[in-house]
This record gives sequence, structure tokens and C-alpha cells, in this order.
Amino acid sequence: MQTDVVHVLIVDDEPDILEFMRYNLEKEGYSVQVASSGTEALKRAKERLPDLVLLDVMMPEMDGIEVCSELRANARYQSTVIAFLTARNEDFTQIAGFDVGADDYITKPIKPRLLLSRIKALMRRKVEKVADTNVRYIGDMAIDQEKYQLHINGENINLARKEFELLNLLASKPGKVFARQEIFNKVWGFDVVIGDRTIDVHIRKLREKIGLNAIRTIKGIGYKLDV
Amino acid sequence: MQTDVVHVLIVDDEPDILEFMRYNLEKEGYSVQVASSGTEALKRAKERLPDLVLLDVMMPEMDGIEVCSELRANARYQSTVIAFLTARNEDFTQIAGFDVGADDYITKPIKPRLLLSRIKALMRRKVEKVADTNVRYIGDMAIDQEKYQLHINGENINLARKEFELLNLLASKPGKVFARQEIFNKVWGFDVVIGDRTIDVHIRKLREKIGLNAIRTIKGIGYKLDV
DNA sequence: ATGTTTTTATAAATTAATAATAATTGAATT
DNA sequence: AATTCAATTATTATTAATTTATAAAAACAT
Repeated sequence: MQTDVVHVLIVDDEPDILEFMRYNLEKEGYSVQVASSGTEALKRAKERLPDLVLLDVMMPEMDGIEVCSELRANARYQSTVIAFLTARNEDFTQIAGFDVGADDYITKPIKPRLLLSRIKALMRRKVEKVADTNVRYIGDMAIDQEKYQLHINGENINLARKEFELLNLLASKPGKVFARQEIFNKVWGFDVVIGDRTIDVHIRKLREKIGLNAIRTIKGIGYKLDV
Repeated sequence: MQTDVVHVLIVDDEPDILEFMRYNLEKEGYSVQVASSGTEALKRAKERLPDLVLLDVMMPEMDGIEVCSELRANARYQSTVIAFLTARNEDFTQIAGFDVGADDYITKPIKPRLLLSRIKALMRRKVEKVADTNVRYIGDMAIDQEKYQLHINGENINLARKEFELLNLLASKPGKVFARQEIFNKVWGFDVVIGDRTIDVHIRKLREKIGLNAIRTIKGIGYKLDV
């Protein structure tokens, strides 16, 4: 959460439910966005990063499960809490829901007080989760400095140590051009003597793993991470 | 309990009872999952860790006793409360039930008010139980920091002290990569001087005891517990 | 005396650096 | 504009260096 306001995105194809929930949440001080279809949900989520997504399972066109896995595939929404809304009896969907990375699930009909306490619990959990990780999000990359992992679109990519350090340096200020000299100093250290092509080779390996366009060459100066 | 919401799993082969209980529990704010057979119960429990399992004894195929011992064999459900549902007269099962690790047992026909107060009592007990033990659950491992014991799938595994401390450190943040230096400092202490291969050897012994894939090597950095 | 911990030596695996060649870029010149 | 050319970067294969795994034995402790 960037600010104190919790952003909730509610997705349901029934306008009544949307309004009902919006009313109840806004009354409690939540910032609410609504979407009445899966595609709209993805658009809204892109516009503004939600802290919590309340997601109806049954929707025409693109159902909740799909929306959830789309979101989960993108590193940007890794720390977003996703809860499904589901009618009491469709419990076969429960399996699919958790498979796909849902955090909780709330059965309709929804009772306001229950919903609110549930949301509070979820947000507490989120704060804990976020507080003790150390992750950089750049575009659709997530660089976990603690787990030494790179995560792109739901895929885990392994980097060797120097590769990781190099990427992490570039990611420390996306868009900034890092001069070769600076890269030498910060990744290798002042005293280490390595040849002139060494950085190029590491850059090449990174590009191999994370895509050609992520790192841009600034000729005569160095490299930068494209924002 | 990760959140404030208590997760209850109800297992019974009679749909009426299932619905009746679900209704009564959800009304009180419990999060309810249902299963109509033993195998389904295990599946549901895997999906989401229940705080409480209400388990019918008499079921076709796999009966409640079996389900209970399956659950109890797995460290993950060690702190889950299991209560049997049983018709008044089949009291021979009582013995088997407690043998197999049940915490309580509730006779049918079930009266809602009684059921709810019983559940509250059980949850209180659970909180106490969890509060005064110091056990870490990771995957299907249970690391008892008090008894210096490791428990995997119903089996007790003996670890030497250094092995235990090493595993316990890794388990303090599953997924995090612990640098060798950090391991040295935290398991051996700043001043102790030991050779470079010592950690490797302990890691090897741990892998021997808890399986090869539990601990992952991150070359150039250290080790982590796979999540 | 038995289990635990550390060391040693060697093998295996992974990562990093280099060197040689190719490709690209951007300015200078036509 | 098009061409040339020198400087810079990309690429690939190869070699070197580093790091970890393993087994066995020695040292330590209970």
C-alpha cells in the first residue's frame, strides 16, 4: 500500500451487488473501483494498483478464475490480495480458486459486517506479508533480493550471482544510465581487474534470460534498464 | 489461524446435515468448507488449512477414523482441532476416535446452540495449545523448537544439534536465501572459526535425513529452504 | 564407547573471464 | 543523402576460476 487508503477493486456482473458493496466499503473509508466484467477488471487494475480484489467467480466472457490467474501472472499484482465471491453451492470452484492463487473467498449472499471484518483480516495479513519481503517491481519484473529470484509474468528465472547483482544494480534506478566504470565499481569492486568485454558478456546473458529490450545500450557510456 | 476467521471443514455424507451445519456456522461468521466423503475431506484440508474439522464417523469408502489418522500423520494438521460427529449409540467408536488423535466429539442429533458453544470452547483450547508450543510448520515438516524434534509425515526424525539449528535457521524464513556468512554467524557465532566445508557437510546430512529437495543450493550465495 | 562435529582431500558442477571475430553505431566526408 | 571509417559493443567458443558435493577419517564430546 503506497498510502493509507486501501484500494479495493470489486468485480461482478450484477450492478446491484456492485453498488451494494461499493456503498458499504466507501462508508468505511475504502477507496473503491468497480468493474462489471473480467476484461474491465484487468483494465481497472492496470489504471490503479488495487490492494484487494473482490472477484465474482461466475461471469460471462472471462470468469473470475481467469482474471485471477492473469493478475497472478504479473509481478505487479504479486502482493495484491485476491478474494473470490461465490454462491454457496458452487463449491467445486473452490479447488480451482486456490490453485490459481486466491487468498480467500467469501460466500454470497454477503453480509456487510462479515465482509468488513473479513477484509480487515485480509489486509492485516497483507501488511505482514509485504513488510518482511524485499522485492523490486520494475515493469513486469519482480526482483526478490532476499530469495535471489527473478519473477517475470508468473515465471521464475534463475540468475547467476553476477547476473543478479548486475540486474539489481540497474534496477536500483530504472532509467538511469550506469556508466561502465560505475558498474565495475559497484558489482566487482574497486580493486578487481577484469577485461573490457566482461560486462558485455554479462549483459548479453541477462538479455538472453529477461528479453532483449529490457536493457538498453547507451553507446560510449553504459547501460540502463528501460522503464 | 492466519487470519481472524476460523476455518471449519465439515465432513458428512448426508447433504442435509452438511447444509444445516454450514448455515449455522456461517451465520456466526465462520468460514466453512464442506466435504461429503473422506477423500474429499483430505482434498479440502489440503486446499486450505482448517482450524477445525467436524468429522462424521460413519461414511462409505473411507470412514472418519481413517481421515483423522491421515490428518494426524501429517505435521501440517498437528494443530488442527478434530471433532467427531457420531450418533448417540455407536459409542464403541469413541475409543477408536481418541486413539487416533481426536480432540472432541459431538453426538447427533446436533443442536445448533450446543454445537456453537462447543466449537467456541474447542477454539479456545486450540489457541492455548498453539500458544505454549513453539513449532514451525513448513510443507509437511514440523520443527519443534522446544523438544528439538523434527516431525515429517507422522515420523520422528532425530537431528543432531547443529543440524537442527541449521534447519531451524533456514526454516525461520522459508524461501529466503541465507548467505554462508549469515549461517556462520547465526549458527556458530561470530568468534568461532571453522573450516569452509563444514556447512556443506551439515547440509548434506540434513538432506540425507529430510530429503534431497528440501534444501536448495544457490551457488555463490548460500542455501534456502524450498517453499 | 557411541554419536556428533570438524577437517581433509578429491571430484563434480557451475560460474566467470578472456580472446578472437563480427556487427553496429555515429560522426566525418563525399 | 549516401558512403566511409574508426570506435564501440555484441557474440561465441574456449579456458580458467570458483564454488559446492561427497566420502572418509580425525577430533571432540557425552
